Formats: sequence, structure tokens, C-alpha cells
Amino acid sequence: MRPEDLDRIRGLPLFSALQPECFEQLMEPSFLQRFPAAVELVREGDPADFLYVIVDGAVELYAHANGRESSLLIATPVSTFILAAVLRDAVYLMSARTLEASRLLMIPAEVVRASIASDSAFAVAMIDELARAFRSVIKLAKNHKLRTGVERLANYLLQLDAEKDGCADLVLPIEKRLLASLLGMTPENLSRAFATLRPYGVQVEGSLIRLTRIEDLRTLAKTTPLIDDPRI
Amino acid sequence: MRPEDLDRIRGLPLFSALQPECFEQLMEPSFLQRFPAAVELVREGDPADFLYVIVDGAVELYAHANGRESSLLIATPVSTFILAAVLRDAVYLMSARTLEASRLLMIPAEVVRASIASDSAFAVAMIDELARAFRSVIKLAKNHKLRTGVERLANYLLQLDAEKDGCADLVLPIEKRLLASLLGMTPENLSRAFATLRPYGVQVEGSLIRLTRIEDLRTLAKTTPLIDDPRI
DNA sequence: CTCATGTCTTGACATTTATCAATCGTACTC
DNA sequence: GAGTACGATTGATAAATGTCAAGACATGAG
Repeated sequence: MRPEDLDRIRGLPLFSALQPECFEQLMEPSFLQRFPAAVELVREGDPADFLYVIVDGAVELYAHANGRESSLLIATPVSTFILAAVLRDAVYLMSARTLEASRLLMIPAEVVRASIASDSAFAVAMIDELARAFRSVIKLAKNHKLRTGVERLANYLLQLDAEKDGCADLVLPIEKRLLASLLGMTPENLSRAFATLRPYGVQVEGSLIRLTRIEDLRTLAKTTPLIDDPRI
Repeated sequence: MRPEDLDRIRGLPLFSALQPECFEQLMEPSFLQRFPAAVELVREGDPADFLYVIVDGAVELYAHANGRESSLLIATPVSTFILAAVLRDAVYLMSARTLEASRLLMIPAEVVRASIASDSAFAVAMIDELARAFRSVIKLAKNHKLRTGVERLANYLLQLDAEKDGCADLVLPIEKRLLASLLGMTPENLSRAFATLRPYGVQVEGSLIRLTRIEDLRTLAKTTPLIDDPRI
């Protein structure tokens, strides 16, 4: 593993408080693995063998039921995923696949559990990480139970806009097909939702999007920090 | 506080591993409070001052947005709620109200955070509790994204059936209005969903329900442990 | 270049869900 | 007992979303 990668992993809130020897103990049996795009990393229902840390690339977490499939969230560097299954020594509730070529650190599950028992700073950091993850899923559930598809799209666009740096156009970071699944609708419906937002200053050209009337869009979206602010 | 109540609280997985002096330290500044039905205990957006443990009664956790309201889950004895907000020292993401006369233990938030720092057994138990809570919300999200309203109702009824003891009829533990909100539909729609399930052996009479063709219902519901098994 | 593939879009239609309104029934108050 | 309030149900209608089909467009392989 390259030193700069180690530093990036170390920079995660989850790992930054670890004792050096404890971090070493966690990394020693772990390995950094390179995957091409569209590889299924874990399948829901399988026992949780590894904690994954995404160092480069992007990973989609999704689930199946009734012959349907739905994306729940996208994991981007640097963060972990499927933490809860590892901690409870349970089966995965979600499947995961790479969206692009990615590098992932794989930490054996039993090592994670052992480290929690031996390093209380790690345990405290883990509590914070889990609480954060819990709250983000609650926000996900609120987003879906309290908003229509068009409203979810409007808020997604406003969120993208808030994250971007300059005043340039927005670029969708994922395919529309995937965005539709994340937002809980069909691709056809997403197209129509974009059309519905046109009177609110949403101009779409492929994956390029320009918001010309942010305030109008915000009025429609009814953004609230209790769903949309990732910091709280 | 009555000794038997202390024992019940102590019996929670979250507290059972605590050092006796640590448990004492947690209980000393806490108080057991009696509330009538329909009292708003916490309001989303307020800072998290207390961790609540429900000793008797029932509490509804719900949220607002866009002028809509939706119930997310029901907390029953003996369990905690709004744990994550307390741990992160953040605002509540959900509101809470009593569904019936209830007795709640209120533990000051800073005491919970201090106990985590001082008692590593508590921290480990907390990790398990948070991971469990996280997974149950993921199941909630899957339930809503991957199933129709009728399917969610069918699975709810099958879950009730699995929990009940004898072979007697089912009794809905909550009002239909509330059940509708939990399942993410209007009360009118719930009535129609019950009607849709009639050909699958679901006989409704007020809050009494008889399932005469469980296997047919199960076929429709497509129950899967990855959404419906509360133990995993 | 040409073909093949897959995504995106649009239209027509079906299904699901919500909304509005009216009614019934029950429980509670006075 | 009469009146009131509220939950539950039903019908009519509207809105939202999904399904099927067709075509436009881009991309990469040969």
C-alpha cells in the first residue's frame, strides 16, 4: 500500500483517533484490492467477512426484493461501507458493486471487532460513525416518505449545486438510470420529472444541468436541514 | 424509582454489561417521568437533551416536511429512542409523542456521553445497539422502496401473526390511522388495501383480524428475512 | 465506417395512490 | 338520551407513478 493511501485512510474520523499500534494491527491483515467497474463486491444475505474502505472510485449499495432492485446509496472516497453487518457479525442487508474502477481496502471483520474490544478510542470513534450513519438513513427514509418524486429530484439538484465550487454548470456524477433508482422512480419518470422542473429554471442537456432560478426551485423543493443537511 | 423498574432497565442489552458503579452514575441524575397519552415529548429540530428509555407505554416517532406528517416507527418497552441524536450532540431528526399513558426514564445527554468515555463495556454495548438500530432503519427503507402498499400491509400482518402466541385472532395494536402512516399510505388507502387482501384470507372486523390462508398471503407478501426478520 | 449496444426520451396507456366528500358507527360528554 | 367528536369506510375523481413500445442519440467494437 502506498504511504499516501495509508494517510488518507488514517484521515478518516473512524481511524484518526486510533493508537498507532492499533492502526497497525488493523492494517496488517488487510489488503488494498483493485476492482474494475461493475464488479459485485458483496451480495445481500452473505455473511459479512470484510469491512470495506473505499480509497478510490465509487460503489453502489443496492437491494433486491420481489424481483425489483433499488439503489439505496452511493459510497465515495474516503468512507467505509457495510459497517453495521461487520459489527454484528451478521449477513449483509445490501449488495455492493463498483460503479467505476475502484481501489478498496478490505479489513477482515474479526479484526475490526477485536480492535473495538481492545482500543476504547476506536470504540468511541465507531459510535460516532454509526450514529452519523444512522442519522443519514433516517434522513433517507424521511426523504422518501414525505416527498414526491419531483421534490426529491429538486432537492437532489440543490444539494449538488451546494456542493459544487464555482458558478459553472452542474454535472450529474452518475447515470440518470442510477439516479432514478436512488430517487425511487423509473428512468422514464425521471425524464418527466426533469420536464416538470423546466418551469423552475432547470435546463438539462445530457448530464449537464443549469439552474437559472434557484429561488423558485427552492420554493418547490421545500429543502429542510432536517433532511438535506449532511452535516447534522 | 421502583426496584423492579431498575431491574427492567438494567435488563436492556445496552445496560446489562455496565459496571455497577457506572450504572449507578447513569441513573443518579436521571428521572422516571409519567406522561399521559398524546404528549409531545421531543420535537424535531430541538437539541437532544435527554436519552429516553421507555419503561411502560408506547411512543410514536414521526417527522414533518412539506406540510405532511409521517410516522416512522413505534417504540415499545423496554427500549431507548433518539439515541443517535444524543450521541452526536445534535438536534433530533424525529419528533416523539406518547400513544398512551407511559412511564419514561430520562437520562441527561451529557451523562450518556460521559459514560461512554469512561466505561468501555458501555461503549461496546452502545456499538451493538447502534448497529442494530442502523440495520432496522435500512430494512425500513428497503420495505418502502421495494414494496407496494398492499405488500407492506401483508408483511405487517404476517409479522404480527408471527409474534402472537396462540392461534387466536390478531388484534391490531395501534389505530388504523396510525398504521396507515407507518406503512406510508393514507387511511383511505389502507381500507382499500385490506379489501385487496380479502381474497387472500384476510378477514377484518374492527381491530380484530383473522388470517385464514396464511400461505396465500405469504405468496403475495414475498416475505424475506433481509427485510422482515427483526433478529438479523 | 458500420454495426451493435445501451441509455435516454417521448407517447400512449394502465395501475397505484391521493384527495375530496359523504356516511356510518362508536365512544364520550353533557 | 341527545348531541358531539372522531375514526373508519366507501365512492367519485384527480394526481402520481409504472409499464410497454418506439425512436433518438451516443459510444465502442470490429
